[in-house]
Amino acid sequence: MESREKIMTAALEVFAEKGKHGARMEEIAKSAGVNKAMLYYFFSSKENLFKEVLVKALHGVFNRIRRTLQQSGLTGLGPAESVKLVVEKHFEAFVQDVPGTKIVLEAFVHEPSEIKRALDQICTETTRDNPCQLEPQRMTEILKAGIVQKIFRPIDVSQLFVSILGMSLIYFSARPIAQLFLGLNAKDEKKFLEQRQASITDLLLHGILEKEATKHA
Amino acid sequence: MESREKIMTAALEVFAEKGKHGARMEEIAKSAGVNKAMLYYFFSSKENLFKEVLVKALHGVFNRIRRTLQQSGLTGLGPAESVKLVVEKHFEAFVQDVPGTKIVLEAFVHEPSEIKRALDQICTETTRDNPCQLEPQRMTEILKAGIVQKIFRPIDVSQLFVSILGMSLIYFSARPIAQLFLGLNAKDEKKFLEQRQASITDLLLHGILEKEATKHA
DNA sequence: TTCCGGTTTAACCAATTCGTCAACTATATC
DNA sequence: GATATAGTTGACGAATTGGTTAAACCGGAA
Repeated sequence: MESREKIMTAALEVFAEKGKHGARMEEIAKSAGVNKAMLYYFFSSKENLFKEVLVKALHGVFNRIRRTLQQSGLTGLGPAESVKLVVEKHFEAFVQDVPGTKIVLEAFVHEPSEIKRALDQICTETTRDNPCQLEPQRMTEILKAGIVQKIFRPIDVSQLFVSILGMSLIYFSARPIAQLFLGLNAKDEKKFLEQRQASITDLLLHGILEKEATKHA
Repeated sequence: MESREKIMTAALEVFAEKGKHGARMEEIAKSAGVNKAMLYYFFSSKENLFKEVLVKALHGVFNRIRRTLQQSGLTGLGPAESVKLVVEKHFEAFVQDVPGTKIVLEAFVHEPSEIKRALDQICTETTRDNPCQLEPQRMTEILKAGIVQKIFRPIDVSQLFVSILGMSLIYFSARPIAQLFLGLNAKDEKKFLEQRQASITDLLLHGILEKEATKHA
């Protein structure tokens, strides 16, 4: 692997664990197996390195969500099945890059302006086959459609979106402490993740489906 | 107000905004309107100051939850009403100290061992009229009871607890960026909070109640 | 008044840590 | 083989910042 990449992945890990300010350039260098000066050779400053890592992480999630959704196509699915699929894919996209998601989450709190910039950048880079479908939109569209069709109860879709995000992202905040209290191994964790995902979609669907509607698949 | 208190509240604010490592002792001092040396006079080190702030914040939430719940008593309420009340009170307890909640959340991620220590401490200090009712327990008890009574569907209560926490806490992670994008004023924010709370309990109750059960109040 | 403990401050110290640089290596190109 | 370019390094510079200290302040007790 190229040095630049090695640095990026090491930085991702260290920033995720220690936070932007808690991370030490020296530690990133050591963890990447390169000299500290290399970080400055490629990224010129800590600030810059962090921004690149953050942008890459954000890009990553959005791309994974988009790819995975368009390859498992929503066409033909009813609102309930669509929502289930979309929510699951979101969650999976987060899980596929745990440190990346953590960094994004932290940036939400401490670096909102960076997030905004990165989001704008992602929108700008948008090509014609991806007309800036900033994923939130897609999910709320589906929810609204379901409501119009009387399959979902009339709910506040914005708030619901926040709830879905919350249920999904809490895993990343609570992970270290859960690890400490429960000491999960890799297998336990995989099982926990499956339960988490199932629990989210279960609560969600039962929570939004009209009572007389057909049960979901 | 005493200097010590002034420092604590200033530290709470600064730690919440900048994070443990992003915070500067000088800034805390200035914000508290005291000389930097005072911080060391009272707290001896940054590490220590942070720990005290963290422990106080944790104590705060737990106390608020406990107090508010025992004064609005659960006796006589059915499972549905109980859950609603308990969840609402949790949320309110979080909202009543936004910076405190943020610090706790950050500590969950970056300082799990501190959280554990603080939690143990809280349990130890427990008196006889508060037999270490670490709030999670209480909520899961109610949920289990509801399931036994066939009022709630048979769901994974641990996962559900995590979901409730997630839906409630996401507000604190997303707040800065929402602020940036939407620019909410105090009134907007109050309204948003009410909607948030309503949305949580709405999804939750519809999500866990057995279909044939009586609707909640 | 004097003394004394707790409080407060400005100036200072020391360590951490971000960042730089000049020199060295490796690889490719002519 | 000479030369240029990209990558790499250890040692160093310098700023930030956590932490210290000695002296001053101040209210109350003797």
